[in-house]
Amino acid sequence: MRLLLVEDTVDVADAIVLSFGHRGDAVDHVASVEEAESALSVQDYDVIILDIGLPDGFGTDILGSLRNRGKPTPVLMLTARSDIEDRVAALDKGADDYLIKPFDLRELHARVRAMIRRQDVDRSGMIEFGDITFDPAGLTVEIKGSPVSLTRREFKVLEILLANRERVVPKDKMLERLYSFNDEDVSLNAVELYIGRLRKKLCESRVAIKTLRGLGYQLVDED
Amino acid sequence: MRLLLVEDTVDVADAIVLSFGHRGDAVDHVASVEEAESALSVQDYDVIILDIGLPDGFGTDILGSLRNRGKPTPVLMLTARSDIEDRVAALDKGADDYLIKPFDLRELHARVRAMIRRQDVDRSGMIEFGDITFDPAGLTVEIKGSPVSLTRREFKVLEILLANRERVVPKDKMLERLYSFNDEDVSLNAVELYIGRLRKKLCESRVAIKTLRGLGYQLVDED
DNA sequence: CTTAAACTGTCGCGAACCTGTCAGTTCAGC
DNA sequence: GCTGAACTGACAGGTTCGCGACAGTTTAAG
Repeated sequence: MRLLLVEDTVDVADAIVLSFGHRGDAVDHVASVEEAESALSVQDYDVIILDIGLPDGFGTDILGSLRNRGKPTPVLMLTARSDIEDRVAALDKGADDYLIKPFDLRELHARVRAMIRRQDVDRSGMIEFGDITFDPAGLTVEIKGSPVSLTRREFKVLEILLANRERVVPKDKMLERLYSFNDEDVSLNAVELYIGRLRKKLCESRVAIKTLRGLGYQLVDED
Repeated sequence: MRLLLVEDTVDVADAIVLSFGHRGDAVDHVASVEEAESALSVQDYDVIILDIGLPDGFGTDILGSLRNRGKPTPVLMLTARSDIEDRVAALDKGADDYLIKPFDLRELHARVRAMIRRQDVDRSGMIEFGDITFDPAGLTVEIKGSPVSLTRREFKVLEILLANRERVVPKDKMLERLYSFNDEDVSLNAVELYIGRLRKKLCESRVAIKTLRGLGYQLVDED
């Protein structure tokens, strides 16, 4: 598990880094809003632990910009005992949890675990068509609920067809999408090949790949 | 929203009942484990607020039997400041949150709101998959009930695979989660190595790690 | 503090598999 | 039946994996 710790108190931060490191988690530690923003711009985390009071701003600002960008990453805020207002505001702003300083490390761990658990699998982005279920994030495909194993190219071809379901995809468009411009020299025949291999694997399905001579391929649901 | 309050201290309970009632929520108030069980047997709740210390037992027992019956109802525990052990145990037993007495009512409301918002999947601390039992808190793994000793890295790899069970985890994603960029240059080969070592230790299990060339690894349960 | 044991990660080779070309065959439309 | 397009089996090259051997590091024990 990879987590980002935003905390400017050295000894607290060290203790947290050590304890998670000990468990085998990857901790990136930063001490300011600015550093946090730049870390977040290059890396996705599983959990973010955020101190509210930072030298160059408030942790809640980081939280705000994160949520504005639509990131659902679980966030745990660290806060002083006194400011209840802050804490309530943080929760309503999209924090998933908070902990009052000083806290026990075991408790921090338990809370982080609980957050991870809740987050679980994100099923967004799944495509269903006919009796096919396509999960681009999990790289899996099911026909009538039973899994089908596809290779990388087959998967890509199916993805393109699904993105244009019921519509005709010309062979050359297919090629363009399958291969980045650098490795050009691939013949159109390769597409035919993959269509063929995909058809074999989809034979159990209601969904079929129709050929339209001179035009391209089309994914259809034959009820 | 309908919530169950299990609390034997009269004035605390009254305050909670009043404040939620004021907001238009339906609060059922009971003061013992026994009453709580009977309330839960006839009624489903959106949220349960649970005091740990009750005249005829522990709130955690209610939580346990609830989770055993597979109910995912969000549970917030109320606890005394002193017993950290209890709190950690409660979280690991499947509580979603807790609050230390005495607390501010506004905070209670904020936490309940947060729980409702993130109502989700899978709350019990242990993860079970096929014949594998995985305890992230205790850092232990069992196959068909007998313990297997894993190293830290192996454990981490298994954790990642379990969090994405049935889905394909690309090797580079795996690396990202295993290491933070402080300790940079780890080759992808290391992942293969750990997969190999894990496979050896899982050979007794129904669960297997499938390789999908060019895509990644996938944890599957071969019935 | 020293020593041993276990854990981590690199290297490199052989094996397994994916990919895409070729060439021969089939097929649809005229 | 002709023609171009699409399909398919076989194959070569390249990539990806698995794994044994080995060295550096951490952890535990004496």
